[in-house]
Amino acid sequence: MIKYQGQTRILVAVDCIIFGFDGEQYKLLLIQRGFAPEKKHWSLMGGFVQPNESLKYAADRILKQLTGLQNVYMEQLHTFGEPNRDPVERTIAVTYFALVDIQKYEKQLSKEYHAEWFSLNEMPELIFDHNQMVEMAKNRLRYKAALHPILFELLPEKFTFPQLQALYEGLYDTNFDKRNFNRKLLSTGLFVKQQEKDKENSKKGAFYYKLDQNKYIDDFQAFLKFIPNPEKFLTA
Amino acid sequence: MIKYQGQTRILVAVDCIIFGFDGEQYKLLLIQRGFAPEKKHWSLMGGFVQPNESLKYAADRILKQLTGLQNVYMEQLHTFGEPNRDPVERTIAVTYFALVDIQKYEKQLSKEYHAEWFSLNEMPELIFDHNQMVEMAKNRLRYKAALHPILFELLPEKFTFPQLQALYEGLYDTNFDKRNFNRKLLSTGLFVKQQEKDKENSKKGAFYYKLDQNKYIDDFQAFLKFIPNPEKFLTA
DNA sequence: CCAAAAGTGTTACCGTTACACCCATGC
DNA sequence: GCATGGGTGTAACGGTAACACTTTTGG
Repeated sequence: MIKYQGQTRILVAVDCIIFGFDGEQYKLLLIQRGFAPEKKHWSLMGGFVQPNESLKYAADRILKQLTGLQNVYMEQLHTFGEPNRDPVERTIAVTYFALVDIQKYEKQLSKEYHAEWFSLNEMPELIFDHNQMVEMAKNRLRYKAALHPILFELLPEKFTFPQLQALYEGLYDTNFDKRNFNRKLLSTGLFVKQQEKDKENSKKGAFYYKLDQNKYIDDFQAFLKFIPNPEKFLTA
Repeated sequence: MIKYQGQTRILVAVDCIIFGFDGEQYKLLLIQRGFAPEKKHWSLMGGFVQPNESLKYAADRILKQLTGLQNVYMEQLHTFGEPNRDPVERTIAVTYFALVDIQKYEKQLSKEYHAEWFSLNEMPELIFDHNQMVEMAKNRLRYKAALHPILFELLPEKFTFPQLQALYEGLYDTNFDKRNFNRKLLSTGLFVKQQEKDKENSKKGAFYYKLDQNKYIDDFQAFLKFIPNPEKFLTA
Protein backbone atom coordinates (compact mmCIF):
# COMPACT_ATOMS: atom_id res chain seq x y z
CA MET A 1 0.00 0.00 0.00
CA ILE A 2 1.24 3.48 -0.86
CA LYS A 3 1.62 5.64 2.19
CA TYR A 4 2.15 9.25 2.98
CA GLN A 5 5.87 9.51 3.57
CA GLY A 6 7.61 11.38 6.31
CA GLN A 7 4.54 12.38 8.29
CA THR A 8 4.07 11.88 12.00
CA ARG A 9 1.33 9.57 13.16
CA ILE A 10 -0.38 10.48 16.40
CA LEU A 11 -2.44 8.68 19.00
CA VAL A 12 -6.13 9.51 18.74
CA ALA A 13 -8.41 9.05 21.70
CA VAL A 14 -12.14 9.48 22.14
CA ASP A 15 -13.41 10.88 25.43
CA CYS A 16 -17.07 10.89 26.44
CA ILE A 17 -18.79 13.51 28.55
CA ILE A 18 -21.82 11.66 29.85
CA PHE A 19 -24.67 13.67 31.36
CA GLY A 20 -27.49 12.43 33.52
CA PHE A 21 -30.25 14.04 35.56
CA ASP A 22 -31.45 12.58 38.84
CA GLY A 23 -34.62 14.65 39.15
CA GLU A 24 -32.90 17.49 40.94
CA GLN A 25 -29.38 17.81 39.66
CA TYR A 26 -27.31 17.31 36.59
CA LYS A 27 -24.70 14.62 36.94
CA LEU A 28 -21.62 13.57 35.11
CA LEU A 29 -20.33 10.03 34.87
CA LEU A 30 -16.63 9.80 35.72
CA ILE A 31 -14.22 6.94 36.18
CA GLN A 32 -11.08 6.36 38.14
CA ARG A 33 -8.36 5.96 35.62
CA GLY A 34 -6.97 2.45 35.75
CA PHE A 35 -3.45 2.98 34.48
CA ALA A 36 -0.51 5.34 34.85
CA PRO A 37 -0.03 8.20 34.70
CA GLU A 38 -2.64 9.69 37.02
CA LYS A 39 -3.81 6.25 37.97
CA LYS A 40 -6.78 6.48 40.36
CA HIS A 41 -7.43 10.08 39.46
CA TRP A 42 -10.84 10.98 38.16
CA SER A 43 -11.25 11.17 34.45
CA LEU A 44 -13.71 11.09 31.64
CA MET A 45 -14.28 7.71 30.11
CA GLY A 46 -12.18 7.37 27.01
CA GLY A 47 -10.13 5.09 24.87
CA PHE A 48 -7.90 4.99 21.84
CA VAL A 49 -9.37 4.83 18.38
CA GLN A 50 -8.79 1.38 16.95
CA PRO A 51 -7.50 0.74 13.43
CA ASN A 52 -10.80 -0.04 11.78
CA GLU A 53 -13.39 1.85 13.70
CA SER A 54 -14.81 5.29 12.98
CA LEU A 55 -14.78 7.97 15.66
CA LYS A 56 -18.47 7.58 16.32
CA TYR A 57 -18.06 3.84 16.56
CA ALA A 58 -15.28 4.29 19.09
CA ALA A 59 -17.47 6.62 21.13
CA ASP A 60 -20.34 4.13 21.07
CA ARG A 61 -18.02 1.35 22.07
CA ILE A 62 -16.66 3.33 25.00
CA LEU A 63 -20.11 4.31 26.17
CA LYS A 64 -21.25 0.74 25.99
CA GLN A 65 -18.26 -0.56 27.89
CA LEU A 66 -18.99 1.81 30.72
CA THR A 67 -22.77 1.90 30.87
CA GLY A 68 -23.97 -1.01 28.81
CA LEU A 69 -26.13 1.49 26.94
CA GLN A 70 -26.55 1.70 23.20
CA ASN A 71 -28.53 4.01 20.94
CA VAL A 72 -27.99 6.92 23.23
CA TYR A 73 -28.07 10.57 22.21
CA MET A 74 -24.51 11.53 21.43
CA GLU A 75 -22.87 14.21 19.39
CA GLN A 76 -19.35 15.18 18.63
CA LEU A 77 -18.27 18.14 20.70
CA HIS A 78 -14.76 19.27 19.87
CA THR A 79 -11.30 17.92 19.20
CA PHE A 80 -8.51 18.81 21.57
CA GLY A 81 -4.98 18.72 20.27
CA GLU A 82 -2.56 20.78 22.32
CA PRO A 83 0.80 19.09 21.88
CA ASN A 84 1.33 18.47 25.60
CA ARG A 85 -2.18 17.82 26.76
CA ASP A 86 -1.19 14.25 27.62
CA PRO A 87 2.21 14.22 29.31
CA VAL A 88 3.00 10.66 28.26
CA GLU A 89 2.77 11.01 24.56
CA ARG A 90 1.05 13.31 22.17
CA THR A 91 -2.59 12.31 21.91
CA ILE A 92 -5.41 14.02 20.11
CA ALA A 93 -8.74 13.72 21.87
CA VAL A 94 -12.02 13.76 19.99
CA THR A 95 -14.79 14.41 22.51
CA TYR A 96 -18.42 13.38 22.39
CA PHE A 97 -21.13 14.36 24.78
CA ALA A 98 -23.93 11.98 25.62
CA LEU A 99 -27.28 12.33 27.35
CA VAL A 100 -28.46 9.24 29.16
CA ASP A 101 -31.39 8.25 31.31
CA ILE A 102 -29.65 7.82 34.61
CA GLN A 103 -32.08 5.13 35.71
CA LYS A 104 -31.38 2.93 32.76
CA TYR A 105 -27.73 3.29 33.48
CA GLU A 106 -27.99 2.12 37.05
CA LYS A 107 -29.38 -1.17 35.92
CA GLN A 108 -26.51 -1.82 33.56
CA LEU A 109 -23.55 -0.70 35.59
CA SER A 110 -20.14 -2.08 34.79
CA LYS A 111 -18.19 -2.27 38.05
CA GLU A 112 -14.94 -2.59 36.27
CA TYR A 113 -14.23 1.10 35.91
CA HIS A 114 -15.14 2.42 39.36
CA ALA A 115 -17.56 4.77 37.70
CA GLU A 116 -19.49 7.31 39.74
CA TRP A 117 -22.03 10.01 39.05
CA PHE A 118 -20.93 13.42 40.30
CA SER A 119 -23.10 16.49 40.60
CA LEU A 120 -21.77 19.20 38.36
CA ASN A 121 -21.00 21.46 41.27
CA GLU A 122 -19.30 18.78 43.31
CA MET A 123 -16.87 17.51 40.78
CA PRO A 124 -13.33 16.45 41.57
CA GLU A 125 -10.39 17.75 39.62
CA LEU A 126 -9.98 15.77 36.45
CA ILE A 127 -6.84 14.72 34.66
CA PHE A 128 -5.26 16.52 31.74
CA ASP A 129 -7.63 18.92 30.03
CA HIS A 130 -10.76 17.02 30.98
CA ASN A 131 -12.09 19.89 33.09
CA GLN A 132 -11.97 22.08 30.06
CA MET A 133 -13.83 19.45 28.06
CA VAL A 134 -16.55 19.34 30.67
CA GLU A 135 -16.90 23.12 30.65
CA MET A 136 -17.26 23.11 26.92
CA ALA A 137 -19.82 20.33 27.08
CA LYS A 138 -21.89 22.22 29.63
CA ASN A 139 -21.92 25.29 27.46
CA ARG A 140 -22.85 23.30 24.42
CA LEU A 141 -25.68 21.61 26.25
CA ARG A 142 -27.11 24.89 27.49
CA TYR A 143 -26.84 26.33 24.03
CA LYS A 144 -28.35 23.42 22.23
CA ALA A 145 -31.13 22.83 24.70
CA ALA A 146 -32.26 26.43 24.39
CA LEU A 147 -32.86 25.85 20.71
CA HIS A 148 -33.76 22.20 20.35
CA PRO A 149 -35.72 19.62 22.28
CA ILE A 150 -32.90 17.37 23.46
CA LEU A 151 -33.19 17.30 27.21
CA PHE A 152 -35.82 14.57 27.06
CA GLU A 153 -32.98 12.22 26.42
CA LEU A 154 -32.17 12.60 30.09
CA LEU A 155 -35.63 11.51 31.23
CA PRO A 156 -37.38 8.17 31.19
CA GLU A 157 -39.92 7.43 28.52
CA LYS A 158 -42.73 8.76 30.69
CA PHE A 159 -42.22 12.03 32.51
CA THR A 160 -44.28 14.76 34.12
CA PHE A 161 -44.33 18.48 33.45
CA PRO A 162 -42.96 19.28 36.89
CA GLN A 163 -40.02 16.99 36.10
CA LEU A 164 -39.51 18.72 32.80
CA GLN A 165 -39.55 22.07 34.44
CA ALA A 166 -36.97 21.00 37.01
CA LEU A 167 -34.85 19.77 34.13
CA TYR A 168 -34.85 23.14 32.40
CA GLU A 169 -34.59 25.17 35.56
CA GLY A 170 -31.61 23.10 36.63
CA LEU A 171 -29.78 23.61 33.39
CA TYR A 172 -30.24 27.36 33.36
CA ASP A 173 -30.19 27.81 37.10
CA THR A 174 -33.31 29.90 37.04
CA ASN A 175 -37.06 29.63 37.56
CA PHE A 176 -39.78 29.66 34.98
CA ASP A 177 -43.42 30.48 35.49
CA LYS A 178 -45.12 27.13 35.32
CA ARG A 179 -48.17 28.33 33.43
CA ASN A 180 -46.11 29.89 30.69
CA PHE A 181 -43.72 26.98 30.65
CA ASN A 182 -46.46 24.40 30.25
CA ARG A 183 -48.25 26.39 27.62
CA LYS A 184 -45.14 26.82 25.55
CA LEU A 185 -44.23 23.18 25.76
CA LEU A 186 -47.71 22.03 24.89
CA SER A 187 -47.86 24.42 21.95
CA THR A 188 -45.03 22.49 20.31
CA GLY A 189 -47.33 19.52 19.98
CA LEU A 190 -44.48 17.21 20.94
CA PHE A 191 -46.21 15.74 23.97
CA VAL A 192 -48.85 13.10 24.41
CA LYS A 193 -50.70 13.11 27.69
CA GLN A 194 -51.06 9.74 29.39
CA GLN A 195 -53.94 8.66 31.63
CA GLU A 196 -51.58 7.58 34.33
CA LYS A 197 -50.23 9.84 37.03
CA ASP A 198 -46.96 9.91 38.89
CA LYS A 199 -47.96 9.71 42.51
CA GLU A 200 -44.48 9.36 43.94
CA ASN A 201 -43.55 12.98 44.02
CA SER A 202 -46.77 14.56 45.22
CA LYS A 203 -50.05 13.68 46.79
CA LYS A 204 -52.20 14.94 44.01
CA GLY A 205 -50.07 13.26 41.41
CA ALA A 206 -48.88 14.68 38.09
CA PHE A 207 -49.90 13.36 34.70
CA TYR A 208 -47.31 11.50 32.71
CA TYR A 209 -46.50 12.57 29.19
CA LYS A 210 -44.65 10.83 26.41
CA LEU A 211 -42.90 12.29 23.43
CA ASP A 212 -44.66 12.00 20.11
CA GLN A 213 -41.77 10.21 18.46
CA ASN A 214 -42.67 11.20 14.93
CA LYS A 215 -42.96 14.84 15.73
CA TYR A 216 -39.87 14.64 17.86
CA ILE A 217 -37.82 13.53 14.91
CA ASP A 218 -39.43 15.95 12.47
CA ASP A 219 -39.42 18.96 14.72
CA PHE A 220 -35.92 19.05 15.96
CA GLN A 221 -36.12 22.78 15.36
CA ALA A 222 -39.29 23.09 17.38
CA PHE A 223 -37.67 24.85 20.26
CA LEU A 224 -35.88 27.65 18.61
CA LYS A 225 -36.56 30.68 20.75
CA PHE A 226 -37.60 28.36 23.47
CA ILE A 227 -35.83 30.01 26.32
CA PRO A 228 -36.86 33.61 26.93
CA ASN A 229 -33.90 35.89 26.39
CA PRO A 230 -31.54 33.13 25.37
CA GLU A 231 -28.65 35.56 25.22
CA LYS A 232 -28.60 35.60 28.99
CA PHE A 233 -27.76 31.94 29.05
CA LEU A 234 -25.69 31.04 26.08
CA THR A 235 -21.96 31.26 26.13
CA ALA A 236 -20.98 30.16 22.70
CA MET B 1 9.82 8.61 27.73
CA ILE B 2 7.07 6.25 28.77
CA LYS B 3 4.63 5.59 25.99
CA TYR B 4 1.27 4.02 25.55
CA GLN B 5 2.04 0.51 24.38
CA GLY B 6 0.34 -1.37 21.66
CA GLN B 7 -1.84 1.43 20.34
CA THR B 8 -2.11 2.46 16.74
CA ARG B 9 -0.97 5.93 15.77
CA ILE B 10 -2.86 7.64 13.00
CA LEU B 11 -2.22 10.47 10.58
CA VAL B 12 -4.06 13.63 11.54
CA ALA B 13 -4.82 16.29 8.96
CA VAL B 14 -6.41 19.70 9.20
CA ASP B 15 -8.66 20.86 6.36
CA CYS B 16 -9.92 24.41 5.99
CA ILE B 17 -13.25 25.45 4.52
CA ILE B 18 -12.64 29.05 3.53
CA PHE B 19 -15.64 31.25 2.78
CA GLY B 20 -15.67 34.56 0.97
CA PHE B 21 -18.37 36.89 -0.36
CA ASP B 22 -17.91 38.89 -3.55
CA GLY B 23 -20.85 41.22 -3.08
CA GLU B 24 -23.28 38.91 -4.78
CA GLN B 25 -22.32 35.35 -4.07
CA TYR B 26 -20.73 33.19 -1.47
CA LYS B 27 -17.47 31.64 -2.57
CA LEU B 28 -15.25 28.87 -1.41
CA LEU B 29 -11.50 28.75 -1.83
CA LEU B 30 -10.32 25.46 -3.31
CA ILE B 31 -6.98 24.15 -4.51
CA GLN B 32 -5.83 21.63 -7.01
CA ARG B 33 -4.21 18.90 -5.04
CA GLY B 34 -0.52 18.73 -5.81
CA PHE B 35 0.23 15.10 -5.10
CA ALA B 36 -1.17 11.64 -5.67
CA PRO B 37 -3.71 10.26 -5.26
CA GLU B 38 -6.27 12.49 -6.93
CA LYS B 39 -3.54 14.84 -8.08
CA LYS B 40 -5.06 17.82 -9.89
CA HIS B 41 -8.46 17.18 -8.46
CA TRP B 42 -10.12 19.94 -6.51
CA SER B 43 -9.79 19.80 -2.80
CA LEU B 44 -9.98 21.82 0.37
CA MET B 45 -6.72 23.24 1.53
CA GLY B 46 -5.24 21.00 4.18
CA GLY B 47 -2.12 19.53 5.66
CA PHE B 48 -0.87 17.11 8.24
CA VAL B 49 -0.58 18.15 11.85
CA GLN B 50 3.07 18.53 12.75
CA PRO B 51 4.63 17.11 15.89
CA ASN B 52 4.68 20.25 17.98
CA GLU B 53 1.79 22.31 16.76
CA SER B 54 -1.74 22.46 18.11
CA LEU B 55 -4.69 21.88 15.81
CA LYS B 56 -5.54 25.56 15.72
CA TYR B 57 -1.94 26.39 14.97
CA ALA B 58 -1.97 23.95 12.08
CA ALA B 59 -5.15 25.50 10.73
CA ASP B 60 -3.66 28.99 10.97
CA ARG B 61 -0.51 27.82 9.27
CA ILE B 62 -2.47 26.27 6.42
CA LEU B 63 -4.61 29.33 5.95
CA LYS B 64 -1.57 31.54 5.91
CA GLN B 65 0.21 29.35 3.36
CA LEU B 66 -2.71 29.64 1.03
CA THR B 67 -3.95 33.17 1.51
CA GLY B 68 -1.21 34.98 3.38
CA LEU B 69 -3.88 35.99 5.87
CA GLN B 70 -3.58 35.85 9.62
CA ASN B 71 -5.95 36.70 12.44
CA VAL B 72 -8.92 35.55 10.46
CA TYR B 73 -12.19 34.32 11.91
CA MET B 74 -11.92 30.59 12.18
CA GLU B 75 -13.59 27.95 14.25
CA GLN B 76 -13.32 24.23 14.53
CA LEU B 77 -16.13 22.52 12.67
CA HIS B 78 -16.01 18.76 13.04
CA THR B 79 -13.59 15.86 12.95
CA PHE B 80 -13.98 13.23 10.29
CA GLY B 81 -12.64 9.80 10.96
CA GLU B 82 -14.18 7.10 8.79
CA PRO B 83 -11.52 4.43 8.46
CA ASN B 84 -11.41 4.57 4.67
CA ARG B 85 -12.02 8.23 4.05
CA ASP B 86 -8.52 8.56 2.62
CA PRO B 87 -7.75 5.56 0.39
CA VAL B 88 -4.01 5.83 0.86
CA GLU B 89 -3.79 5.48 4.56
CA ARG B 90 -6.06 6.08 7.45
CA THR B 91 -6.17 9.79 8.19
CA ILE B 92 -8.32 11.69 10.62
CA ALA B 93 -9.32 15.12 9.43
CA VAL B 94 -10.04 17.97 11.80
CA THR B 95 -11.88 20.65 9.88
CA TYR B 96 -11.98 24.39 10.47
CA PHE B 97 -14.11 26.92 8.70
CA ALA B 98 -12.86 30.40 8.06
CA LEU B 99 -14.48 33.65 6.96
CA VAL B 100 -12.24 35.98 5.01
CA ASP B 101 -12.56 39.30 3.29
CA ILE B 102 -12.18 38.21 -0.30
CA GLN B 103 -10.57 41.49 -1.28
CA LYS B 104 -7.77 41.21 1.23
CA TYR B 105 -7.16 37.74 -0.05
CA GLU B 106 -6.76 38.77 -3.64
CA LYS B 107 -3.88 41.00 -2.75
CA GLN B 108 -1.99 38.22 -1.02
CA LEU B 109 -2.53 35.33 -3.34
CA SER B 110 -0.08 32.46 -3.26
CA LYS B 111 0.13 31.08 -6.80
CA GLU B 112 1.72 27.90 -5.63
CA TYR B 113 -1.46 26.00 -4.95
CA HIS B 114 -3.56 26.86 -8.00
CA ALA B 115 -6.20 28.19 -5.70
CA GLU B 116 -9.50 29.43 -7.06
CA TRP B 117 -12.68 30.86 -5.65
CA PHE B 118 -15.78 28.89 -6.63
CA SER B 119 -19.37 29.99 -6.18
CA LEU B 120 -21.13 27.59 -3.88
CA ASN B 121 -23.51 26.50 -6.59
CA GLU B 122 -20.82 26.01 -9.21
CA MET B 123 -18.47 23.83 -7.28
CA PRO B 124 -16.56 20.94 -8.76
CA GLU B 125 -16.57 17.52 -7.20
CA LEU B 126 -14.06 17.38 -4.40
CA ILE B 127 -11.83 14.55 -3.31
CA PHE B 128 -12.57 12.14 -0.48
CA ASP B 129 -15.26 13.39 1.88
CA HIS B 130 -14.57 17.05 1.23
CA ASN B 131 -18.01 17.63 -0.26
CA GLN B 132 -19.51 16.45 2.95
CA MET B 133 -17.27 18.80 4.89
CA VAL B 134 -18.43 21.71 2.79
CA GLU B 135 -22.06 20.83 3.32
CA MET B 136 -21.54 20.73 7.03
CA ALA B 137 -19.71 24.04 6.97
CA LYS B 138 -22.54 25.69 5.03
CA ASN B 139 -25.07 24.47 7.55
CA ARG B 140 -22.97 25.60 10.43
CA LEU B 141 -22.53 29.02 8.91
CA ARG B 142 -26.24 29.46 8.34
CA TYR B 143 -26.93 28.34 11.85
CA LYS B 144 -24.35 30.47 13.50
CA ALA B 145 -25.03 33.58 11.48
CA ALA B 146 -28.69 33.45 12.42
CA LEU B 147 -27.72 33.78 16.04
CA HIS B 148 -24.50 35.74 16.09
CA PRO B 149 -22.95 38.64 14.21
CA ILE B 150 -20.22 36.83 12.32
CA LEU B 151 -20.88 37.59 8.69
CA PHE B 152 -19.09 40.92 8.95
CA GLU B 153 -15.92 38.92 8.82
CA LEU B 154 -16.66 38.50 5.14
CA LEU B 155 -16.87 42.23 4.46
CA PRO B 156 -14.23 44.93 4.38
CA GLU B 157 -13.86 47.24 7.34
CA LYS B 158 -16.31 49.70 5.85
CA PHE B 159 -19.54 48.42 4.38
CA THR B 160 -22.98 49.67 3.49
CA PHE B 161 -26.36 48.43 4.61
CA PRO B 162 -27.31 47.31 1.13
CA GLN B 163 -24.15 45.19 1.11
CA LEU B 164 -25.06 43.74 4.47
CA GLN B 165 -28.49 42.90 3.27
CA ALA B 166 -27.14 41.15 0.21
CA LEU B 167 -24.86 39.19 2.52
CA TYR B 168 -27.73 37.91 4.61
CA GLU B 169 -30.09 37.41 1.73
CA GLY B 170 -27.45 35.40 -0.06
CA LEU B 171 -26.84 33.11 2.85
CA TYR B 172 -30.49 32.34 3.42
CA ASP B 173 -31.54 32.61 -0.18
CA THR B 174 -34.43 34.86 0.64
CA ASN B 175 -35.37 38.53 0.76
CA PHE B 176 -35.77 40.76 3.72
CA ASP B 177 -37.73 43.97 3.95
CA LYS B 178 -35.06 46.61 4.02
CA ARG B 179 -36.80 48.85 6.53
CA ASN B 180 -37.17 46.08 9.04
CA PHE B 181 -33.71 44.79 8.31
CA ASN B 182 -32.04 48.14 8.84
CA ARG B 183 -34.00 48.87 11.95
CA LYS B 184 -33.12 45.58 13.53
CA LEU B 185 -29.47 45.92 12.71
CA LEU B 186 -29.28 49.46 13.99
CA SER B 187 -31.04 48.47 17.17
CA THR B 188 -28.12 46.22 18.07
CA GLY B 189 -25.97 49.30 18.41
CA LEU B 190 -23.11 47.49 16.71
CA PHE B 191 -22.77 49.95 13.86
CA VAL B 192 -21.15 53.33 13.56
CA LYS B 193 -22.27 55.46 10.65
CA GLN B 194 -19.50 57.08 8.64
CA GLN B 195 -19.71 60.39 6.81
CA GLU B 196 -18.45 58.86 3.62
CA LYS B 197 -20.65 57.21 1.04
CA ASP B 198 -20.07 54.33 -1.31
CA LYS B 199 -20.77 55.78 -4.73
CA GLU B 200 -19.67 52.79 -6.74
CA ASN B 201 -22.80 50.77 -6.54
CA SER B 202 -25.44 53.42 -6.95
CA LYS B 203 -25.91 56.96 -8.06
CA LYS B 204 -27.26 58.21 -4.81
CA GLY B 205 -24.59 56.47 -2.82
CA ALA B 206 -24.98 54.52 0.40
CA PHE B 207 -23.46 55.48 3.70
CA TYR B 208 -20.61 53.40 4.98
CA TYR B 209 -20.76 51.87 8.42
CA LYS B 210 -18.10 50.34 10.60
CA LEU B 211 -18.44 47.89 13.40
CA ASP B 212 -18.12 49.23 16.90
CA GLN B 213 -15.29 46.89 17.81
CA ASN B 214 -15.89 47.00 21.54
CA LYS B 215 -19.54 46.21 21.26
CA TYR B 216 -18.80 43.61 18.64
CA ILE B 217 -16.66 41.68 21.04
CA ASP B 218 -18.99 42.14 24.00
CA ASP B 219 -22.20 41.42 22.17
CA PHE B 220 -21.47 38.24 20.39
CA GLN B 221 -24.94 37.18 21.44
CA ALA B 222 -26.51 40.32 20.06
CA PHE B 223 -28.13 38.58 17.18
CA LEU B 224 -29.98 35.80 18.81
CA LYS B 225 -33.38 35.76 17.22
CA PHE B 226 -31.96 37.81 14.45
CA ILE B 227 -33.44 35.96 11.54
CA PRO B 228 -37.25 35.85 11.52
CA ASN B 229 -38.42 32.27 11.87
CA PRO B 230 -34.95 30.80 12.15
CA GLU B 231 -36.33 27.29 12.15
CA LYS B 232 -37.03 27.67 8.45
CA PHE B 233 -33.36 28.06 7.78
CA LEU B 234 -31.37 26.03 10.21
CA THR B 235 -30.46 22.46 9.52
CA ALA B 236 -28.55 21.42 12.58
C1' DC C 1 -35.68 64.22 -17.18
C1' DC C 2 -35.61 59.70 -16.02
C1' DA C 3 -33.93 55.38 -14.22
C1' DA C 4 -31.95 53.12 -10.28
C1' DA C 5 -30.99 52.45 -5.79
C1' DA C 6 -31.08 54.58 -0.90
C1' DG C 7 -33.54 55.96 2.77
C1' DT C 8 -37.40 56.50 5.96
C1' DG C 9 -42.60 55.71 9.66
C1' DT C 10 -46.76 53.73 10.99
C1' DT C 11 -49.98 50.23 12.02
C1' DA C 12 -51.75 45.58 13.01
C1' DC C 13 -50.74 41.48 14.88
C1' DC C 14 -48.94 37.87 17.66
C1' DG C 15 -46.23 35.83 20.97
C1' DT C 16 -44.41 36.56 25.59
C1' DT C 17 -44.79 37.76 30.17
C1' DA C 18 -46.77 38.68 34.52
C1' DC C 19 -49.79 37.35 37.75
C1' DA C 20 -53.24 34.31 41.81
C1' DC C 21 -56.36 31.05 42.89
C1' DC C 22 -58.54 26.39 43.14
C1' DC C 23 -57.83 21.25 43.17
C1' DA C 24 -56.60 16.67 44.74
C1' DT C 25 -54.65 13.84 48.04
C1' DG C 26 -51.92 11.63 51.90
C1' DC C 27 -51.12 12.06 56.31
C1' DG D 1 -58.35 19.47 58.06
C1' DC D 2 -54.33 20.94 56.51
C1' DA D 3 -50.07 21.01 54.12
C1' DT D 4 -48.09 20.01 49.69
C1' DG D 5 -47.55 20.25 45.10
C1' DG D 6 -50.49 20.18 40.51
C1' DG D 7 -53.14 22.47 37.50
C1' DT D 8 -55.35 26.39 35.05
C1' DG D 9 -56.87 31.77 32.34
C1' DT D 10 -56.41 36.58 31.26
C1' DA D 11 -54.74 41.03 30.37
C1' DA D 12 -50.87 44.27 29.28
C1' DC D 13 -46.92 44.71 26.77
C1' DG D 14 -43.35 44.67 23.39
C1' DG D 15 -41.29 43.15 19.42
C1' DT D 16 -42.02 41.70 14.56
C1' DA D 17 -43.83 42.03 10.10
C1' DA D 18 -46.25 44.24 6.51
C1' DC D 19 -46.55 47.95 3.80
C1' DA D 20 -45.22 52.72 -0.19
C1' DC D 21 -43.43 56.86 -1.07
C1' DT D 22 -39.63 60.39 -1.37
C1' DT D 23 -34.75 61.48 -2.23
C1' DT D 24 -30.54 61.67 -4.75
C1' DT D 25 -27.82 61.79 -8.69
C1' DG D 26 -25.47 59.96 -12.93
C1' DG D 27 -26.26 59.54 -17.42
